[in-house]
Amino acid sequence: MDEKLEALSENVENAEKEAVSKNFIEQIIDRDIAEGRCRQVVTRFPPEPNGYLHIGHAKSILLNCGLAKKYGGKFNLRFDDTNPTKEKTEFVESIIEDVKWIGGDFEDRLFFASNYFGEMYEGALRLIRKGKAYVCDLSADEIREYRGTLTEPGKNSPYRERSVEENLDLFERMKNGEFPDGSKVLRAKIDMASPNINMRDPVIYRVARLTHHNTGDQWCIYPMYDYAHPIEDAIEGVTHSICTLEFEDHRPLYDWVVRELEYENPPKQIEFAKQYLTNVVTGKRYIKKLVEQGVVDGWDDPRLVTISALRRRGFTPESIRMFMELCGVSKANSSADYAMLEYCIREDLKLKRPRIMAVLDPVKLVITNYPEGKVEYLTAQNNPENKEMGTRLIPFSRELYIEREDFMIDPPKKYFRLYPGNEVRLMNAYFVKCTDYVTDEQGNVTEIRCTYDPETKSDSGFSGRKVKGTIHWVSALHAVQVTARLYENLIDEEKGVYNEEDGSMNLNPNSVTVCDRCCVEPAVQGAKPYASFQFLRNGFFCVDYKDTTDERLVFNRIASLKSSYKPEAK
RNA sequence: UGGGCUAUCGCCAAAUGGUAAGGCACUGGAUUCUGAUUCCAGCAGUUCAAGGUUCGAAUCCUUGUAGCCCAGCCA
Repeated sequence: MDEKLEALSENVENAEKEAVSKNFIEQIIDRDIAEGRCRQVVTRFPPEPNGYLHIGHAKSILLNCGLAKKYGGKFNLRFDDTNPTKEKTEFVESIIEDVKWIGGDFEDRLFFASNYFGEMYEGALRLIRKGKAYVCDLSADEIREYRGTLTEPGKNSPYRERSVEENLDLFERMKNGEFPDGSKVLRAKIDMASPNINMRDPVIYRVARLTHHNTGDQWCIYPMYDYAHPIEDAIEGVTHSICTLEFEDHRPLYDWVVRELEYENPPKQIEFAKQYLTNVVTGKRYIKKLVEQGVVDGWDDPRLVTISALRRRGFTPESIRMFMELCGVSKANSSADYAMLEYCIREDLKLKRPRIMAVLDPVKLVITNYPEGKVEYLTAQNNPENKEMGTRLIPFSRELYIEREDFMIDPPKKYFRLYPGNEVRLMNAYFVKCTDYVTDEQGNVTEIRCTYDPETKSDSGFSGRKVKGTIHWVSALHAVQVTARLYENLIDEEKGVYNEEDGSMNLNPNSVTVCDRCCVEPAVQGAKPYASFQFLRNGFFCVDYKDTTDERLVFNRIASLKSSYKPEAK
């Protein structure tokens, strides 16, 4: 009794601790709420539509969305599309799809920074009138020279002291297209001697005649990120603008813009460390190279960690959310083991997916004392750990396929599977004892012969003797032929992702193994793209949407099952 | 060599001056019709280092060390 009470109070304590253990961003928000700086939390995910989202973006989406949910606030999806050179509508579509899939619920709040160009232009005018911005005629090269270096201060631009009137006139003419691309910029007038290079009169508007995916040819001047972003946040009433660590140095400029433009309830920028995964390629340039070289079959190749690739491989949004939850949020650069992600997907699929038998590398097994031509339908649980998933019937007959690995002529110690003279259980069926085997001229096993014991039928209550091994099988006559691909890391884990000498990638030449003779029990028939299963003893597999045809199912292995079996020397 | 940031187990990560949570990985062992799952046990004599303050330091101070980011009219 005392023990129980103790355990109970311990549980309560733990629950409390868990509730108290908040990440550093939640602690900041708590303080902002307690001190009255914030009424309702508003966050946003602000991608530039210039590529596909990957697992790192998933962290940001889930963090922002999760925070809004936790505090009863709002979460926006906003495209940060202020630089038309790199942006495409194609990407806005794929990003929306990925954000929704991963569970980033922005409801009806889909925004575009480009819709705020007018307000940004007005803001620039205000800055000019306040004497806080000026038009500069220096070339890009000259601006760089004037900027100074990390250790030396910069010099003032000769155009820095232009009058408000002249600046107003020039800026309007920039907008009207009177000056060629790159000939003039608008700069914030801050401090050319600042130790923070971002504060050395940063460029806030450039002239560029580009067709924008959203605004077309309406504008020929475009605002820069540092100027635009705080305005976007302020317009949307974002309270906590969460970004990655490399923007820490930009925060003073973010605050400067918000202050000079006199926004009430100014948004606050908070930086966190990116989510890295060990030995995984996330760089756009590198993925592009892999696609171009044909190493992978697209941005959604199952070995990649773009969101579309994870989806194709068979990861679920739940598993990715669990992974992010497990990783936590901090300001320390770190890199999570892929094993953690695998743990999450196994955990998620364990009780949710049917467990069926599939033989990846088949070898024939003949039951010599089983009548020829007889077919028996055996009952199996679809998921023994989740009875609600019901049962199915599996055909059993004289000729079966079993896994080549599950038979050895001359096995080492502690090999529990089939070998001459040994008896094992055929899962969901009978005990079977190896009596003989046939090999070809090269010595490869082509057929295994066994006898079965009808008394040992599964669920018959037989307890006469025990057997060490249980193996899976498929009736030869009824087998569905499919293709299964087994993946290893794309990267050679010994060497790490990048080759330091030439910047190339250290690829693992065996990152994919194709089993094209894979035999599965009839239950797979009719499986649709993205459907997934546990193939007993082999792992979780998902129907590939790209390569599956009406004639043939193609499966990708999502993750293997853990195994403590180590083949040992005799 | 200017500025900003970070450092707690193999990998993540808590701890907010009160005596190092948790998860992944790993290692035993039990149960098992999946060598899976589940269960149980183990896994930081000390928090980058060295000094100091304190009854008490991962937390405060001092001095170092290491790593990451910044010199786009990219985001």
